[in-house]
Amino acid sequence: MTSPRYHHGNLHAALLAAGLTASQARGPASLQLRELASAVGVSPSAVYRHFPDMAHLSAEVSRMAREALANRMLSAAAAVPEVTNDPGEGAIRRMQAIGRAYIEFAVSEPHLFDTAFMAAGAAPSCTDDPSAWGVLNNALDALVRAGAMPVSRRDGAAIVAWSAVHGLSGVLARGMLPPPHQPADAITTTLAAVLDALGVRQPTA
Amino acid sequence: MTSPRYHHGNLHAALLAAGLTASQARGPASLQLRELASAVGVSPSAVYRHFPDMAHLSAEVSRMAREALANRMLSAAAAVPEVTNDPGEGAIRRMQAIGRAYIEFAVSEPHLFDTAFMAAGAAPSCTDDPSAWGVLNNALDALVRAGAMPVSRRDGAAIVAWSAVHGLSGVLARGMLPPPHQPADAITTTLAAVLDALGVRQPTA
DNA sequence: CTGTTATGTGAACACTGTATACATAATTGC
DNA sequence: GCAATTATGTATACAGTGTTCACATAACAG
Repeated sequence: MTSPRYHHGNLHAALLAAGLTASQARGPASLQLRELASAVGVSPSAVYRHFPDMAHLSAEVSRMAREALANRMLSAAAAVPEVTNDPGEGAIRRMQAIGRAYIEFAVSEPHLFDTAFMAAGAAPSCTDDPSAWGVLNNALDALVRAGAMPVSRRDGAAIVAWSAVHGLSGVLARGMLPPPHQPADAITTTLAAVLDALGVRQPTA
Repeated sequence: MTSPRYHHGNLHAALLAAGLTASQARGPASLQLRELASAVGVSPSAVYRHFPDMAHLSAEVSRMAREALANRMLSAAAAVPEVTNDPGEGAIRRMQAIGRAYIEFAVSEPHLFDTAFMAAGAAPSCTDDPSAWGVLNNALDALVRAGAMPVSRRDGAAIVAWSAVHGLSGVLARGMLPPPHQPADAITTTLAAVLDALGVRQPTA
């Protein structure tokens, strides 16, 4: 039993956790200082012992959402079995897996996706770690290393892949896909188009 | 001279104009009812004679931003001269022009771009007119009609093109492009990749 | 055990969007 | 042309927000 002590213990983490939950449930714009404080059982002003203001708190929540996204991509890539006779095929499948994981994260958790890339998220730069951007670049390097992608295309590859996958994610997350189309089809079509644009010869399976 | 009359004349339009200006300057999240009211020289409650609440007002502003974007695309397409001997080349150049216009709108007016596609924008569906989505689909139809793009690829074409262009726009608008890369290069690379994914044979020029 | 520091509370402040009652102007019917 | 009605504005009040400041409580160091 946690007796109602005067000091919370680790308010910082508790506030972030509550913030992430709320943001996941009702969107990043719904974050409210007083609500988080009372959810954690603390007075509003206590928050200021751990965050300079609300903007910093929600920026931290945003960062956590980006971290969650990156972790989904990592575990999706890790789930792809090694292909012994063809190192290229493994790299290709892993590339597809992280792309699919990215999009499916956006579809299954649209509010978290918004949270990750919201404008108010301080500096949602591509380059902070651990980030989806880093995971993508590693996958691209692996593609080149395995000989599945020409080195000549490596330069702009990350941007092309990111743009397409991130763009589709936003479309699907916000339900902007026009009626006749199916999300699943759009995903496979886009992933195929990306690999095609990168000069990757795709497995027929 | 406009004497300070009791009745404004057309508060509705004035509020929207002020809202668009503010949103363009400082982002959609900065829209404030009281500020808009005083900017137009009217009391806060007067706003409610023309909009049910603030959400509807900013949704209208968001719609105006989408309209501005669509207009940029249209005029960019209109600026492409007709190629008499090759109807396909004209269609291709127009397609490139609207894609470039879309991205350059996002880069030159990042706050307006945010305004256009913000989550709180009521229903920023792709299908409302006049919209960038409609302009894109018309350009794609023209490509097929001119024989520059195989009909077989028409189905998912809009989504692929939209995802890539919209995604890159968001990246550039938020300054998420990693340092070594140049925006101009990213734009041409992405546009080329899109046309390639659509099965369009591009002019070498 | 005492002084210091970290971490909480409570009451206030300025600010927001919104509702209600009232004032003024434009419009309509005779 | 005048009276009633409708449209459009103002003034004031209210609940809610993030934030601040003085103070309370607990943990910790010497």
